[in-house]
Amino acid sequence: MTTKSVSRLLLLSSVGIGSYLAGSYVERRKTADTVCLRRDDYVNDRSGNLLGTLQSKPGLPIFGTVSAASPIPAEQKSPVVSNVSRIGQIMKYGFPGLDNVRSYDDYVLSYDRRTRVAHWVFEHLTADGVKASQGVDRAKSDFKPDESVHPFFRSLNTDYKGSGFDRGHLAAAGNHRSEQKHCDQTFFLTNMAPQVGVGFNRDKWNHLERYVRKLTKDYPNVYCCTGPLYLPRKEADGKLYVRYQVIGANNVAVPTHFYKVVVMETRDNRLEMEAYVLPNQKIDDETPLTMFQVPPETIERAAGLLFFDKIARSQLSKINGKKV
DNA sequence: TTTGCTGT
Repeated sequence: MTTKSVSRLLLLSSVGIGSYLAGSYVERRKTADTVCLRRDDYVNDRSGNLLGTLQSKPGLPIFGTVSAASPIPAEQKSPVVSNVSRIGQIMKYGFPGLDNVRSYDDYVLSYDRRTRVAHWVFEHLTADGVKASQGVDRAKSDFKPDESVHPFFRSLNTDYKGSGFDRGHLAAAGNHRSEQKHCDQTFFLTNMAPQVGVGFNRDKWNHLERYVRKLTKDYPNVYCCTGPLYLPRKEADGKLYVRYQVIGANNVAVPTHFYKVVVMETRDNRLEMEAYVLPNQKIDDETPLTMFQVPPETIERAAGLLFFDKIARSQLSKINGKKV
């Protein structure tokens, strides 16, 4: 292990993420071998081998509407079609997982009912999209419970109140300023996670969000997936445990870490990827963001998700700034 | 700049 990667592990607050780095990862991505939109009909492993089939379920909000096989009645065509095409654009490179998927006007989310925190949120960013329109203001938006979640599994403002943690956006409000409605929809509590405020949400994590927004100046299309991690840590008996605080009457989980996996399309149609893991704690302002870069596979193993799995690894010209 | 809390 290099000195650099050792120092990175220390920055990750001496957790067990090293165990995910161990072992040789030899799988390589291939482009999905199907061209149909009904991606849920087939279950492939990472080498493209068919593992089995799944039935299309009407309860899946995305696939029920995205499917080419489901014609949309003419009278409701315009709003539905524009929403469906936007979702198709946001999710262009695949779904990281399919648990409780919800689509909003400008981002898509998968909700974890057990932790009351999302598994992942997906955004598609462009220079025009992140530019603030006249009159759009986050001060006009309110944090609100997401009524589409069953009350057993819904987080409330009272869960966060007095907890000492911020209601930290996963899909950042600053990424959705083209319409007030888009900004408002980022304030659903399904899009929040308990984050350390000073030194994290309001500082280094915010810096990462601003950095990702700034990427749209150099890249015409930026795809961003964000979510929590609950990483194992070695305790006094020498064994590894996953330990995290819960807050409020609904036991909302406080993630130990947060990740971002970003794919950028270059003007000449190449693809680059960057992946970050930051501990949910006060981080020294002087620490450069590059210190938090990790191999994307590390996050996939820790989160139980596959990011951008429609992209063949051979299509990526850079990972974390390095040519591959 | 953007982040979101606390107290009135």
